Amino acid sequence: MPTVAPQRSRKAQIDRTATAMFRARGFAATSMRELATELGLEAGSLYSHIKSKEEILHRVCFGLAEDFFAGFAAATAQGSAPIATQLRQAIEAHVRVLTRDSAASAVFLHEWRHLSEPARTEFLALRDRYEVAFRALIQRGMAQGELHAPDAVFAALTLLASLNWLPAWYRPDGKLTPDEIAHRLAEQLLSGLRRTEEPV
Amino acid sequence: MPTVAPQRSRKAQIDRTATAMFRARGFAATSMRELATELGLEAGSLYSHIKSKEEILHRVCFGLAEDFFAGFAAATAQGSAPIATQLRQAIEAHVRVLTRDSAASAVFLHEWRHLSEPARTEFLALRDRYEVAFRALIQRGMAQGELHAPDAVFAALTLLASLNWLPAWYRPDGKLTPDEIAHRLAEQLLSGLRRTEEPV
DNA sequence: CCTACCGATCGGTAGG
DNA sequence: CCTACCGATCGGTAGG
Repeated sequence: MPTVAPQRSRKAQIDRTATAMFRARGFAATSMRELATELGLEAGSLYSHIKSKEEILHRVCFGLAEDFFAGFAAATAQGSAPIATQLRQAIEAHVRVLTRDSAASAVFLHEWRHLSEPARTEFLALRDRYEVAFRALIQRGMAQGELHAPDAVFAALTLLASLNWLPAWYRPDGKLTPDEIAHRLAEQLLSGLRRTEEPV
Repeated sequence: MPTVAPQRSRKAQIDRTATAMFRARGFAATSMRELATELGLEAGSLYSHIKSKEEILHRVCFGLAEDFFAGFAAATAQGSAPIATQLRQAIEAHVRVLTRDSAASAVFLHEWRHLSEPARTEFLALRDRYEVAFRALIQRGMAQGELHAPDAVFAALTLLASLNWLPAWYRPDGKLTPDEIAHRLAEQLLSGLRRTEEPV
């Protein structure tokens, strides 16, 4: 019986370290030997805790997908609230997931392509569902006259693209808190760049 | 003496095929043997045309960087034009580079991390210079009252993030031409999503 | 969790 | 452009 309980399970520790390495070097360029060294053990020992390298990637990608869906559901639970408010809350929820673990987010965004079938197809279906949910919210806002956009599809794409760029530059020790970042991003995306009407 | 000249050099053919594979599977997960097979030759034969796998990546990444800078320079050559016009032209130029070769663009955007030093650092410096150029344009527009944004840094980040998402969904055989896409993206980014003022 | 190891595959080269 | 090959490294397993 250990006198001090480990702060988190060995498995969770492997996931966490692997995620950081997948983010920095990419999934394919990260070897199980490097991962083991980083954790202070031998390569073979990893396999008493995990089944395969891809299993780690699978857990990270699908775990984050769950987080994104949960955030969106909470943000839009008050269906009677103004759409702009729901959209703002959905943006904030998305940013919160991205900033809570930006390494896992970067893996979610870029390394899913190394999932083998059928996981890869399942993952893309989830990602698509999420995108559709955002688009539907924007379309509802347009129908009610609260939002306007030349094209709802484009609006959803640019919105998510802008948010998903965050893990590329976010630093947990930066000047801005996640909530401040979320607020500024929402402000930027909702108001656009142009001050006055200009001819097209 | 061949009776029919090759349409492009073997080297350019290697670059092109490798770029498509780097995009689909990632640089590290693409083997020189698969590349050779795709080209209908043996792995060793590649090395009469190229020096190394990384050399291909280097050419793609730095070649595209040049294209982006050239496009931006042309778009902002008329320094006396309204900033909003220059910005719109810079957006269009950026989109034109992205759509002309979306495979190379995707590699430029995501695979540069596999460059070894010092190329990697040089590349990041170039990317940063480009970002700064966009930001400076936006700041100039704000100073002259043509543009408004809560934060010029955020504005530049969301702008480029939205544009750079394009290679992820652009299809050359889609309904929209590159110029139409550029126009809609510019419209979306300049005008924002909100119709009426709402309380913050 | 380690030691010792498996077969497979990697990027690249020599010599023709 | 091919044949034949190099040393290195890969993900993973057996047995303890």
